Amino acid sequence: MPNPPGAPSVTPSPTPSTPSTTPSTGAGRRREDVLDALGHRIVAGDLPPGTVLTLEGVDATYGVSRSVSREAVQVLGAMGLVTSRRRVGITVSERAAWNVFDPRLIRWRLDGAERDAQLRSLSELRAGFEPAAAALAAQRATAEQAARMASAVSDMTVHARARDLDAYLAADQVFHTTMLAASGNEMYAALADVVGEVLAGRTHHHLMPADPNPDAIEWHAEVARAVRRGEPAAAEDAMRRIITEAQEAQQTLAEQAGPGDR
Amino acid sequence: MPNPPGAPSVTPSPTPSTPSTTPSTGAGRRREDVLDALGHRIVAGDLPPGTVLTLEGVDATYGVSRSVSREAVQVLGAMGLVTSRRRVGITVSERAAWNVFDPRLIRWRLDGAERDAQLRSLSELRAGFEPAAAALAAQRATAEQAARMASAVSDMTVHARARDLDAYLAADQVFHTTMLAASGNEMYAALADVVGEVLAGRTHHHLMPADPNPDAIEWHAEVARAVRRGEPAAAEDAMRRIITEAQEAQQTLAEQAGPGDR
DNA sequence: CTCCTCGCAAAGATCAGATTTATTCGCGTA
DNA sequence: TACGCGAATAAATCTGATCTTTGCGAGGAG
Repeated sequence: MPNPPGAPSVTPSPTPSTPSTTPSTGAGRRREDVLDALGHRIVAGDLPPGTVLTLEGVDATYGVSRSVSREAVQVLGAMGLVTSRRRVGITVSERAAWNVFDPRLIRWRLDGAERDAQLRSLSELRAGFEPAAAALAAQRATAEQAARMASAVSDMTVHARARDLDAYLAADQVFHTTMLAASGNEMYAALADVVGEVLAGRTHHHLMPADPNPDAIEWHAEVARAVRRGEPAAAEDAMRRIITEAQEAQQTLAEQAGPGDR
Repeated sequence: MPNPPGAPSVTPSPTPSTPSTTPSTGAGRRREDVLDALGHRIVAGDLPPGTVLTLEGVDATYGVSRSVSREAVQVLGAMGLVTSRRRVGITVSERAAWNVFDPRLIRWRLDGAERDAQLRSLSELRAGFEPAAAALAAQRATAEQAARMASAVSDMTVHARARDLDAYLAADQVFHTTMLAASGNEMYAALADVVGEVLAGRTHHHLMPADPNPDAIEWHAEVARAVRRGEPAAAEDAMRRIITEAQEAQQTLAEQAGPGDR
């Protein structure tokens, strides 16, 4: 009986629950909206691990059909944020099960209260792998990549002199992104966004001196030179110095700003 | 030719491509099946970047309903493997857009022809971050974690003496997994599976001497000691030696096995 | 002949309802 | 107390319809 005889399908309420919260979206973005909303809530701890939802609850909450909530939950499942079982519902997973390298998850955490903790994690991660990536880049960079790195250093010098921190940041990001791409390892290359976030976070949190340390710029230049000449050890050393300097400068400024800064 | 025009939905073959791999499951795994199948095909290059599919084609190919294929495509999209646009269809993305840290993607690549390349990538990655993780572990490991690492080293010694490579591998994995967890950084911890795969790949590819190098074991012990005593520099150095040794042993054995080994 | 606008159609996005299937939980029986 | 058995529940799947974009071509203006 796929055809209900007497019921003429009145289409009760076309816009039931989206009176004010959907002003600008308006387009076919429902799934993305639900996904973002659920992701943010889980990451923020609003839905702590162990919380159980039901699909019915989700689509009631967000006023969407089951297809939409289902697909959103599906993606959350793929990121390890939830698991769903029959007769139980959708359970928020322990943090250990999360795919912490998923760019979307990283963005959610950077958006929320976890921002500082996430930046610390990313920063530590970067400290670990970037020297190694520099060494690889020195062995594998193309001439174009080496040139682009040198050019980025040049930009950094100019913008530092002008005290234009935003432009400096942009050049810095180009430098690191190019270096990671030049490493020839797709996985290092994929971490470019991570490094970009760390650099951006440092600048926007004012954990960066108004006058960028000339030594730091010189070390960037050293990395670029080492990459061009194909000297892995030199590139790795200089990159390590860059990171050490960044950590120390950051710590100094954090202490100056206030010990109880949180 | 993903578009057979004249063939409507006749429900062609109930066992299209997974006749043997789903013997016990047999239930509620259609989406996972389609996802795996598509993922493998994309990763294997059977569906190269730029290929355009349609949802209709997908569910016709795998004999499932739109919901299922839709959700599978959704997850693929979340991993960056495909993008879908109206009026166009589902386009396989360039490799640069892939989330190469997604465990599922890593598994697909390890399953296919990319296995060696993927192992090389992972190996380089590991070489980069594991010394840094060891240094962090030396600062943050709990007594239990340090003890577990020491215990794993002890197991490694025993199994090496017995020339039981599988048991040796298991102990090795416990050692590294514990160390990464002890680093206190969730992102390093999340890479435990990656390291596990690298170690397993080395063993199963016979890139590991039948008699594990006693020096390597001693360096593991050194890491464990340094972690227990809280000596980051010592832990980092020893870990770096472990990795260097592994790379050299691997290269030596690969050359012995055959220079043209691919 | 070129360029721009408008409309059609293709394909995903969303919705709504039904059906299937696997679990869990409670209850009755041995 | 233990062991099944059945009912209820919630996800998984299927189905068919409708909505919304958007690529592309037809047709008109310059």
